[in-house]
Amino acid sequence: MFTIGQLSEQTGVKVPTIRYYEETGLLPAPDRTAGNQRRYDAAGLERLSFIRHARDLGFSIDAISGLIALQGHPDQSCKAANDIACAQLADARAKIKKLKALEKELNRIAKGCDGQGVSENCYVLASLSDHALCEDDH
Amino acid sequence: MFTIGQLSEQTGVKVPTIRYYEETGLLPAPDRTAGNQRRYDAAGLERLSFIRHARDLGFSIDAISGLIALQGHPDQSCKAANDIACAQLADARAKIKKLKALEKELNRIAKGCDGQGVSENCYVLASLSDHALCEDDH
DNA sequence: TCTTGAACCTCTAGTCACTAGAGCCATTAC
DNA sequence: GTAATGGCTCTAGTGACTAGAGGTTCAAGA
Repeated sequence: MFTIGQLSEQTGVKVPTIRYYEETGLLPAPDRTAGNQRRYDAAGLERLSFIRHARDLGFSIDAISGLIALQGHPDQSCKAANDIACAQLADARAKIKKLKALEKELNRIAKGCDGQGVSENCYVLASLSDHALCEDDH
Repeated sequence: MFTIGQLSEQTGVKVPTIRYYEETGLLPAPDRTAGNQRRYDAAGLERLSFIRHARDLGFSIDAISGLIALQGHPDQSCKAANDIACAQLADARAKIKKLKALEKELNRIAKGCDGQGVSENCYVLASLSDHALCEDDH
């Protein structure tokens, strides 16, 4: 049995966050001691590790709830779980695409970020004032 | 003079968001009609366009406040504005890096996202349960 | 001039995924 | 027994908006 602090240490999820997950129903409420403190077992640890991992991969709490619900239904879970993961992948790709466009734009606007000298004329404020100076749409 | 709706249409910023920007001090409070409705001039339009553009590039409200404060001080503004933009660039690059790692991981976990058939064994839930199956740290 | 309907106003509360703090209680080691 | 550490609940705050209620103003047509 683990205390909430031990669970936190093992999973890397902060203590208030664990309580928050319980409050939202993502993590089942564990047993309590006579003194009302939470005590977790291996199943709790596994569940939290799952959540942690999925959050790291950018899944929303909602999506994780969906995945957890699927774990009890091995018959239909594969396709549904895959759909959720695919949606997540598409989301990540869209974000990368957008960020790359922004990186390009910022790289053009900001000078001297890589240790070179700063240019004489101040381009940053002018660029931000006038969208027409941009190379890409965004 | 523009109504808040016209300003919204011209800049692409939603009406409640414009009011929110005013509330937080990012956008100066404009004149009002006798009936208490906001009326904006060209300066207001320009300021909001600046904000919109900077938000599009991922600048935080705080950073934008900083940039706006600099616009009145052409002497020292260039270096400071550049610093803010460089920080933003570094931030964008860090996000891209992280997202690419996630993309790789998701691509490995999720199968058949690109229209191919779904694999027989359900890998998604297993992968999310067991971090040890991951190729990269994250 | 009157009426209608769209657009405007303020205010409160909700979103997401936590995070911070106050004030109190339980456990554990010495 | 006592002190340190860690746990408990509850409320409120974060950022950048978004939604909704309930009321007012404006501009155009009859």
